Amino acid sequence: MTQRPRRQSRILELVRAGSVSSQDQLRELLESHGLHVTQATLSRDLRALGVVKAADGYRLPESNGSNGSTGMSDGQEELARVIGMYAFSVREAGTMVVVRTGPGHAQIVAVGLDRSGLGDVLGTIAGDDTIFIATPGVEAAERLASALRELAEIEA
Amino acid sequence: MTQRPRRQSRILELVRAGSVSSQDQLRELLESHGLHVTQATLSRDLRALGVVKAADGYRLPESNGSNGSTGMSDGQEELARVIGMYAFSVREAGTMVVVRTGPGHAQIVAVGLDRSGLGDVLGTIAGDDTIFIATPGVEAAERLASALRELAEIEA
DNA sequence: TGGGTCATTGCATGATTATTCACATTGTGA
DNA sequence: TCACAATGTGAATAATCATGCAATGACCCA
Repeated sequence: MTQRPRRQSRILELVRAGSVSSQDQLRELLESHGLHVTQATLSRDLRALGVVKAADGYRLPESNGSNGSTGMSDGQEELARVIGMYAFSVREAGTMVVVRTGPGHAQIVAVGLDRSGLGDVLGTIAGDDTIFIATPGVEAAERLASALRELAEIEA
Repeated sequence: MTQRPRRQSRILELVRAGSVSSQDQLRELLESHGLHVTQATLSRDLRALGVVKAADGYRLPESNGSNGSTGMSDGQEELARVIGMYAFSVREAGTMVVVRTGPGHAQIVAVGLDRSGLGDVLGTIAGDDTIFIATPGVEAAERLASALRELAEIEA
């Protein structure tokens, strides 16, 4: 039986305690626990244990690495094409309508909105992934949001 | 305004997509998006964004690594952490909430907001040090601003 | 406009981590 | 028990990441 299970158990303790900022430091900590091992082995251990490296040191993962991606629906043509391609959420917010897109896509959708000639669109402000659309009133906002959802094939 | 907010947005997109296993690969990916930057700057960006390195590549943090449970969702714990560290002002503006951070920290706080699952958050626009949060209405804005102030331990 | 201060960024290099190669140890089946 | 396969480990080195320093840009003020 190798030292590995015992060593990895000790590694987990140290990582949980927030004590580990580098593999060489970990090696020294283990040394002081009577475990003599090289950095190469520790690199392997940390990988095997799924430990992640943050700016402030090593951490245990709390969950799997499925990075929550913003789902985007399929696209169509013109405004419908871009909004269908890049927008995933259309909500009323008072007299505004808020469209969410994937990062970096708000501008192109906003251009499509500006060119669409939709009467309820008074103006748009777009950042990276969010577009604020000004409408004349609350009812107009609801009307526009409903229309955009249909174009984008998004459910409310 | 420097390239940094835009670049960091794009970095977040790529990391979320699970596309990034090394900083040099990230540099190439950004190059193909027309963003020319060195590995040194990317190291700084990734640190600023709180991105962690796992065996299979870079990930957004799911939590702050503390194992204590406070009854908040993981996303809200993370939000509390980043907003507590980086935000210094939370104000309502009609149906919007405006969060001010230290320079360069808006993006990471916006990540926290997006991941928090707070229902009143319809969308966010983040620049370098300012975040605009869209909410469904004036009351929702007040409610959210109040909640964020509490998380950030900021007085009105 | 010019000067001062601070932030951002690239270059170069140091620090850290991952991997290859060689060897040792352990496990397994005949 | 023996032969071979599988696994573990260290040393050396390659790959990757972090940081000091200097240059430049942004911003502010007189």
